[in-house]
Amino acid sequence: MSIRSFKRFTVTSALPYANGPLHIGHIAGAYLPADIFVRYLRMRGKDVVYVGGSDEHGAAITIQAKREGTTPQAIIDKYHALNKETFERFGISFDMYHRTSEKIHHELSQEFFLNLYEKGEFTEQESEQYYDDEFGQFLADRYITGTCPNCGYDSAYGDQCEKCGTSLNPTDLIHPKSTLSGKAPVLKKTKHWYLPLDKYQPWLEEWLLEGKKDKWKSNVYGQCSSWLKSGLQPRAMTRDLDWGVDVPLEEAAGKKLYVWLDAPIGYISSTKQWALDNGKDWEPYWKEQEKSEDNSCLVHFIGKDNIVFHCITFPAILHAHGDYILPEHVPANEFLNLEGDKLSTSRNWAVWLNEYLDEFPGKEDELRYTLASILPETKDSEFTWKDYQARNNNELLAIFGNFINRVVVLIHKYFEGKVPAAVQLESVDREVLKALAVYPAKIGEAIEHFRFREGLGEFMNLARLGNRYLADTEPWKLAKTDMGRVGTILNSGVQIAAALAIVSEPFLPFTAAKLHDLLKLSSESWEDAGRSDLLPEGHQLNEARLL
RNA sequence: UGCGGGGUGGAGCAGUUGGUAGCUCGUCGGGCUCAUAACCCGAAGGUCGUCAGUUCGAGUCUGGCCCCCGCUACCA
Repeated sequence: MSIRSFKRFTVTSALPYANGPLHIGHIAGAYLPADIFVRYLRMRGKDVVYVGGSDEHGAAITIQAKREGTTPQAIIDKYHALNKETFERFGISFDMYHRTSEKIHHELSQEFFLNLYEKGEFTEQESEQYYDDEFGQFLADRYITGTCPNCGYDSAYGDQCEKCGTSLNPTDLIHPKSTLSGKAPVLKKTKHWYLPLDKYQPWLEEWLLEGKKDKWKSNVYGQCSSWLKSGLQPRAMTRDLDWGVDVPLEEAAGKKLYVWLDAPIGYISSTKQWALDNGKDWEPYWKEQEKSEDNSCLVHFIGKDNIVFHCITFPAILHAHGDYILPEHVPANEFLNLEGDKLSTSRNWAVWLNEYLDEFPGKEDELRYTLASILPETKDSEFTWKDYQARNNNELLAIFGNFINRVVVLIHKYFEGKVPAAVQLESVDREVLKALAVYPAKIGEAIEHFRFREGLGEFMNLARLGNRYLADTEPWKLAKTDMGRVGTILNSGVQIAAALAIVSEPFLPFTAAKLHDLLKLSSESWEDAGRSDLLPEGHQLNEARLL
């Protein structure tokens, strides 16, 4: 099924934790590709809503608050505001950037939980888990260290010993210790509600293994089939935490919903908020319609670490609920490394987006271009400053920017900035216009298949086509003898520039706006790109200036 | 330990259903001078992680091994 057959799109980007700033890895993983995709869809006239927001729940937030000596609320307020603003400054065009601490989200999450609870979907299970008295909370496996019973290594984690590789349970550890307080944890009984993923296994095998076989990227499909092959286990949907969405049951007082239950629901609550603010109806974007061809196309942009939640857990929840559509595509990316080393928040090894925007004002598209050309679509990729510089100087400026400048300068020089007439087309002209006409479709095709690097490459090839055309025809030589011919060539040349103004928008929105202004081009419709009469004879251009 | 993704000229990447490797950048040489020391043309440079196998023929299928990244963790 082609993207084109859908008339409505619901596009999401992973909700970043509101416990720190955004770095280029986040952007390359889940935000830039999504932004390119939705900008393209909008230009194609599609009905699309692009939602995201801050994930403000989970132990990450409370621990960060304790570290900074402040409250969870202060942490999420600080980073939500910072990240929301950073996305805006970078041109990530969310229709709604919401937050999971809002009431509308708590209510919807509880509604989901109760819906499944009342259907009897959950299984209940009581168990003993380690509890840190000083911090007053139960401890996730990774928060407990101790001596490995297998090899005697004294810093083994509660789930695995990194020295000998043995899988462990926290209770296997000799001399267990909480990583929070450093003290010995105590065992305490607790009850939780489990989503029986094993029960949905047959359905998942049909929907995913059979239904998505040749549609999803191999990294995504492979990961999912691996999970399904090894057999799914029930997964607890509640946690013993003091920060999050309350479990809406009396007997669960003090317990919260598991963050991976409420976080994806954040996409839906974000859409609800957007609809409220804009006088729209949110349901067609999420719910099954009477006719399946009226369903929205749901696309989740994420990084590879989130594959299992978006492809298995969340679809299982949506399926169990019954009223909702399922993800059509989950184009997960791999990871981006920096200068040969993996990004690390704790080691402060990253390019922080807000700092980049502060230090390089007006250079949003330079970073967008570089990241778009190295998106980790099939495997981990590498960002280096040397590469950033080379791509900007040798590709973006030299090939694209320079071509635009050449055309505009020549038209001002010979025709006072007015688009000259195409007097008589010769075969070179016809060939170049023919080639021009197919580029928008090629670029669009790549974007629709989530091959953003390829789309960007084709965009640059269009600029190359323009440069080659000028080099072949040499209008600056003909200016001495045949001004009619010069006019014809520059007319074709400026049509290429106009097409570039349109097709650059998903990748380089800031540059595209400047280019529209330079050419006094009003159209932002993808269908107009590639026309050979987009800028008519006599159309006045603005003064040449560098993009 | 198991599983998933990846390992292609200096760098970054493509390589459909198997038939002797393509692209961008960089390098070298040439052309042009309208243009942001930019543009255009051409050349050199890989035998496709590794070992073995299937086949008339494998980067492309099978098996073993090595390396990198990841796997219901507070990281896209």
